[in-house]
Amino acid sequence: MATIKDVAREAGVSTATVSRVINKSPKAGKASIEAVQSAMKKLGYRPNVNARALVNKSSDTIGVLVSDISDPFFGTLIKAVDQVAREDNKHLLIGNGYHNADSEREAIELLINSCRESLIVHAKALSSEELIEFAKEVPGFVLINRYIPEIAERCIAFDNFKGAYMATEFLINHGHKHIAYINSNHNIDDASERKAGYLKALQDHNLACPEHYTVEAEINDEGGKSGMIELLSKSIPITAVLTYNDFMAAGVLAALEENNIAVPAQISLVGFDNGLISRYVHPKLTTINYPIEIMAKQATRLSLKLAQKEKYTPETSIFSPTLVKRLSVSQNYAD
Amino acid sequence: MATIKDVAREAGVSTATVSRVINKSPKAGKASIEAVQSAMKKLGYRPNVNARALVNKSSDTIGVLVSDISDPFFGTLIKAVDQVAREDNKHLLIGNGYHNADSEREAIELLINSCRESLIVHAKALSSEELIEFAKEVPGFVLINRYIPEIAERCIAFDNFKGAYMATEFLINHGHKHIAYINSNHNIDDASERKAGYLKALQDHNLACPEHYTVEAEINDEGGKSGMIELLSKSIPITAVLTYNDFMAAGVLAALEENNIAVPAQISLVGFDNGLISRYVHPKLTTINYPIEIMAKQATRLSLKLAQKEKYTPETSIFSPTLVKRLSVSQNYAD
DNA sequence: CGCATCACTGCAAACGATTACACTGAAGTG
DNA sequence: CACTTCAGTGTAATCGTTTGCAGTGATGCG
Repeated sequence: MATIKDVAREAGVSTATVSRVINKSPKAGKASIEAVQSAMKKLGYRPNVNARALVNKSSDTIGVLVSDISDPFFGTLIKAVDQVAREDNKHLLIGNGYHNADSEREAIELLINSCRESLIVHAKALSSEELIEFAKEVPGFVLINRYIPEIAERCIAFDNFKGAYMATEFLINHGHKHIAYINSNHNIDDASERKAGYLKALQDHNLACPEHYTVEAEINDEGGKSGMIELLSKSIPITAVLTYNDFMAAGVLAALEENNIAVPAQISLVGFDNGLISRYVHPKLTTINYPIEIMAKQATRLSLKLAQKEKYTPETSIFSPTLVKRLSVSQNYAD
Repeated sequence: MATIKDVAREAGVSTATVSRVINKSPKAGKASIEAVQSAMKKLGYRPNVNARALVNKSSDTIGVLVSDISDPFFGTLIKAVDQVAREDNKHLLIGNGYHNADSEREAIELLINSCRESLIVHAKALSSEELIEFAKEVPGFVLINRYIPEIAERCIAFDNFKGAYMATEFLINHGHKHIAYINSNHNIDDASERKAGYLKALQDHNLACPEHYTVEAEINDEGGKSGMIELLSKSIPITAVLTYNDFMAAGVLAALEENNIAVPAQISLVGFDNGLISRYVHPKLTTINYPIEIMAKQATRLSLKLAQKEKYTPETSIFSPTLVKRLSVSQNYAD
């Protein structure tokens, strides 16, 4: 592999001049520029990023931690980060948290080692304390989809409470009085916030909210299916169901179809996230939009600014849900 | 940021000893190990990856180029790469090709600069010549989902022809005689290979294959929808449709539903890829499985081996399709 | 002509690690 | 006791860049 020295020798100049040509320094003379450029081409020279990063004390990567890259939710997140990052000529180092604290910690450690400046972190399993420690260490550490008061200025989060509240209220406004909620069985903030939103909506509308109307399950379609089956088994007179996310809603649809219960005619359903599949299930799913794309872009800009020690307070740091009306909810005339 | 020198000073040893402790060299004495470790902890020391990579002439990253990370197909690919990579304590640098040659080239250049050893590349737009050049330059350059004879040993590919052939034959065996194909409008090998497989199956079963039974469209649900509408408009007596991928099949389903044409009762449908959404559409989609996960793992192992200049010929380099039978195909008794 | 200015250029010291080599003192051996 | 051996250590060179500083020779100006 050709180094800068080889290029210098080939072009008959010093390494300093080569470096100046590479970095388009105005101090480079015209003749040298040409000599160096043809030498570079001839030798197929590529600057060594490590050497460069070593002296510049900055790499051109930005780290992203997600829970599971194969989930299109995170795919969308990463793509959005990439779009902002490429404006700064940075590229992405990816870590996978696999939904557990040890993997999250390990991945963050690795990412910090490699890119000390910018880090976009989606961590649900790790404790706030640990995350605060990391944030102290890395200037461009930004948390996405999580709010920790102590490092509020580093958080880009989503109003889960409001989302669940909106979804539930939407069902109530359609005449539903017996609304079940299939929650995530992960012990994370999102789950408790969404459940709180659901309960508050019921309460604000003077509806009963028995504890057994809420069940917990895995956050995938299997979980949704088993959650729905659990609800059906309990013989609860529900006319509507809210799920923790769209995948679970898809599972609910499968369970209902197997039991010949029509959606939305007999049971209405609202998902959460407005993920890729919500448009493809049948009937198309009414759901809560999670503006992950703009959130991720915001988080990236914030991280980039923080990394340069610039003060930068984004306009919004807590994003709001919106309702996406599709075909899985209908008016309830039952009682 | 603490450096190895700071640690050395704190621990009262030389940098060489610190380095030996970090790298678990057997030459490190017990007393120094302890002193160094507590010094590292005290200072919050993190080795500088760039300095390390510079002297070791190897980074701990492996580059992956995909077309679009937000597509779960690529999400699955990346996750599989990650799973193999983490066994080698490597992590992933991601590039986005955005389905066009310039972006692909740019992304590959960037990735090569950052990780000269291992690269898993999914490039559809770039010419074979360019890819061959890149392959010459980077020992661990592996192409996935593409076969170029000149660098066959660096390719992990899929038998598209066979996939389309199988799908078409499956429909023929179900009594279908008028089968349309909605192809990708991208001018890439996959599209022509799949079309060839489709045509060959028709021919082998002595069925007519009029040119207007094939239409081309964008490779998303919108494309599928417009392709299906185009077919319907032509008043062709089709009883079955094959699409280039599952997203397009979803679009076909939407078009058919809007026109009150039942699937599979009136028209049977086969997708391609066995992607995430194929299980969620209604009816569940019969499709061709693309074993991207094992392929990606294979590609990663190959790349890792090649990077170490080891000779390594994977057992399989052309992977085969399998048929996934779900509910979108039925027997045709029409004629 | 003498001198300042100027556009370029090269030398050499960083950056933060790894590691060959030389060295130390203690233990083992005859 | 004199010697080898050996575990453990430190010195210093190295990796491939960038960049402050000190030139250099050409040009402009009075």
